[in-house]
Amino acid sequence: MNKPCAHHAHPHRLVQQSLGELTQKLRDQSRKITGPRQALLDVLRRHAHPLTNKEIHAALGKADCDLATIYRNMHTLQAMGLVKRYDFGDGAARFELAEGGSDHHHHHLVCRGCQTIVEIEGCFPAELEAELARRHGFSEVSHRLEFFGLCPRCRIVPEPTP
Amino acid sequence: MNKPCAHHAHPHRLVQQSLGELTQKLRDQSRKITGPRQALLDVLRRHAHPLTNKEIHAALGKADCDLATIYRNMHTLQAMGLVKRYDFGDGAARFELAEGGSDHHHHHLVCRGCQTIVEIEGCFPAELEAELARRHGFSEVSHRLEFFGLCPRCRIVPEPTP
DNA sequence: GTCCATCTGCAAAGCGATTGCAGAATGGCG
DNA sequence: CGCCATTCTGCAATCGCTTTGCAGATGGAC
Repeated sequence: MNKPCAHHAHPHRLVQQSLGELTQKLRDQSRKITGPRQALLDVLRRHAHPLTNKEIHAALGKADCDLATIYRNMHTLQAMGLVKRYDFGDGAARFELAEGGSDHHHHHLVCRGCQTIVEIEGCFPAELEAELARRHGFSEVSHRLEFFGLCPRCRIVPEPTP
Repeated sequence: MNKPCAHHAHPHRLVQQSLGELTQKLRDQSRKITGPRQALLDVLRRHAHPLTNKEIHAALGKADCDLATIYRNMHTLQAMGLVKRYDFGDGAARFELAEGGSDHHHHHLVCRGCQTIVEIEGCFPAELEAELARRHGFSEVSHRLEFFGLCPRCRIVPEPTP
């Protein structure tokens, strides 16, 4: 929840998300390339798993900016398709860089104990969206899927028998 | 979001969730069968889809009780396994009667426009939990799956060509 | 009926998120 | 390069959902 995230260890994972692509998308919508904006995306680029706004704020370090600015920018960047928003049910939204657009669709396996996040490749219910749309008359059907569990380190240690 | 829910039309759907079962479970944990408690479960019994605490509060009518009491009871009843909690990502938790326990596992298809909720029978990712547990060493794996879309009534009407 | 644990109402507060506003920064244009 | 409209930021106030502390009420076992 508010423990320091232990998954910062995949640095420079998204080098291909070039600054060029970013500035291009920003320019296309007459948005400005500001210091905070770059710093936020930089933080996301250095982390392999979704972060809360508070975690992003903490990770900014020297490039510190107001929390409200982070909220506003995350909203904007999400609307632009540059970041993806996840909700793990603990009341705080989490954000992750959207790699290359909507093609890298994935979900997460979250430990109920320590919040460790494992990325799940592949999306199983995707093929069901069409059927649901047809059966219920819905359009633009999407879904949200997250798994929860106890990771090996958080498994409860059995009491020694006396 | 805060529109009056239009799905109150499945009355007495859960007659089998007898008062007996309820009182039994409550007694087992030395909890008390109070007026508010019965009224809350009564409201849930009369509605076919998950309700927010505010909606429950509004539906109480004559049996009105404090919002805090509803929050506390929903927490308790959920811990006892009598109600199920859902999160559709709009910031408000929703609650539904748990019919007979954990056997009636299902998900929802939620309209992005009017919040109409369609219950989806069957659970597709269930079979994947075991594999995820094996592959990543997790135990007690569960998941959360919700679909979103636009229901027929909320589809955007195309502009007439001038 | 008595007594203790549990529960309720009320009010305050916590927390994530949003917003209004004045001043600062950006980027297009001449 | 410098001007200007637009966008952005920081700050503070605010919102909505949820939780909590406390005193008094209620339920249920005896």
